[in-house]
Amino acid sequence: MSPDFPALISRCTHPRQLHQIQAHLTAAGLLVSSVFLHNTLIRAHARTPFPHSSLALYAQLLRSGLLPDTHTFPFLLKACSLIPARPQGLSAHAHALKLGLDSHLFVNNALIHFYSVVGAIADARRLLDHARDVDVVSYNSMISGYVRTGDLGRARRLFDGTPARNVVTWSAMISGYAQGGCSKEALGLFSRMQAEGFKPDDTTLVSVLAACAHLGALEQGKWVHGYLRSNGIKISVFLGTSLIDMYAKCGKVELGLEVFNGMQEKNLLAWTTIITGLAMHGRGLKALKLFSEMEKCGVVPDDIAFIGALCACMHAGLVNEGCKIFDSMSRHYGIRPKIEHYGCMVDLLARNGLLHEARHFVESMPMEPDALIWGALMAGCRFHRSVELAEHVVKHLIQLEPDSSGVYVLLANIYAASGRHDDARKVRFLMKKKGVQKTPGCSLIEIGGTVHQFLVGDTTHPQIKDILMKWEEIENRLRLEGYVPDKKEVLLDIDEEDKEDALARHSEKLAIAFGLISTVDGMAIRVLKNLRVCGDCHHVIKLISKVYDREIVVRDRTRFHLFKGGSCSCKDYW
DNA sequence: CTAGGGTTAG
Repeated sequence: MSPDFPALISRCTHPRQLHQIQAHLTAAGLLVSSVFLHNTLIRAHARTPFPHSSLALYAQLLRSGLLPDTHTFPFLLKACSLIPARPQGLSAHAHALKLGLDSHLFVNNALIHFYSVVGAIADARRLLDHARDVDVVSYNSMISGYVRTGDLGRARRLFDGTPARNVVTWSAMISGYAQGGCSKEALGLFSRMQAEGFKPDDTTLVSVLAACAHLGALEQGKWVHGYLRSNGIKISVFLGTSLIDMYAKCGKVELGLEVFNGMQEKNLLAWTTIITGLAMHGRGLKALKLFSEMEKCGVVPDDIAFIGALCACMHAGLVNEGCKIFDSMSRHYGIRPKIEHYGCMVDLLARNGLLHEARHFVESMPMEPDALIWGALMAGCRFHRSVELAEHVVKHLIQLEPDSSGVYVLLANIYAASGRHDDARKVRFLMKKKGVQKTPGCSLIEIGGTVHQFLVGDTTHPQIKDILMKWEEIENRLRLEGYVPDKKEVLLDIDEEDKEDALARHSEKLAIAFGLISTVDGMAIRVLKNLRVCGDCHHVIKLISKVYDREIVVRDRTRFHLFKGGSCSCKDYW
């Protein structure tokens, strides 16, 4: 009795085992005459991390004088898409055409997928439009092709025109929005999907969680977690990682830790996500503890995991630990630090007041420092009010990024903060002359499952009158506590008399005022901001947390601030 | 058989 080779092959996930079976089949003379066995092997190899063997088997099939059939091409093209191998895919197409197999539904679908992966999106579209036969898979391949190229408009138009959508269609479009940063659209589409009676699966929910993480939409994220539980969906490494990231980015890193501890299988990505999450919350020591636990478990960190560990040191001011980790990267793991790692170190040193060391670090780097490196040094200058070094850094920055607003804003702020108003005015003039635009501050707040957005100085919110009235009340109560607005960090492109007003309309203040009128006493307020929190806002929020007895969580561009009883979890270090 | 998924300093 010979074993059931096709079944054996299908169960195989390791390329080595596959090659063993293949050698056995060849020796027994079974492979040379069977298209079916070739197809089975091509499919199996296309599922391994080394799909190149599929191409070799296809070549062997042709050499044996066998004719590929409608089962051969989908697997082969899948391998070509994965590698990706453009010339081999094109020649496969030509061959299928010659054999008259290209109009077969599955072959054509695989071709659509292949062309969209190798960037020939117009060719893929032609195959869809001129197909003899299409099904929902054809549309799905094409939609994800548009998503891959970032063309969400075309993806959406095709999505709207897809006659019989299935869960994959919805997931593809939702993940497109989530990846493209259109998280509100992703969540909107997700609720429409359910309204139309489709049940999301784990893949859909991974994208939904990513959108929640991006928006800081904790209520919806929690809903997804509950959905997983009540529907008995197994928390895979993918889902677990998404949940951890969602909780961390929504200010609940503790819940993320619970998910992490409950995961049976933990891969590098899961570890990296929880370590980075803890780092964002300033929980540097816990993050480093997990990092060494990970090493003990035999999980080998990669360059990104090291970014997480270095971030942990950065956000918690752990200079010595950071230096040790940076050192162990190349010493113990043979990972050559990239410019990103140097950036972390510069930030770590500079922000802790070691400006000379940071500068020395930059000057002795093995690669040319980029704008991000100089930017990290610049942030340190701002923090420690070192005008001289800042001026030196700015020269490099302006050379590298003449159109970026960040440089000018930082410089103007440093001048203003150290009382050099003439210099600050010069920078303002330079900015106007060059037409540099400042990124507007933007804050998000989720109330009752709806995400509200505020821009700096925004008056478009339907309840803006109530919000401004509330802000006036807040300011009066804070003044009784001795609060004086700190105008130092207000950019000087605003007319003098408007300064205080502009400060009062920083987006996070509008969002918090709205939060106070839209939630009950004692409920935590959570806000998400696109830029760094300014010094005045940080001070004000600390006072609000005390005067109104509220916990306020602000997610900044880089980290979290948990305000409680008049102080912040970042210990004023950010 | 063919289509959809998670981490990254400033």
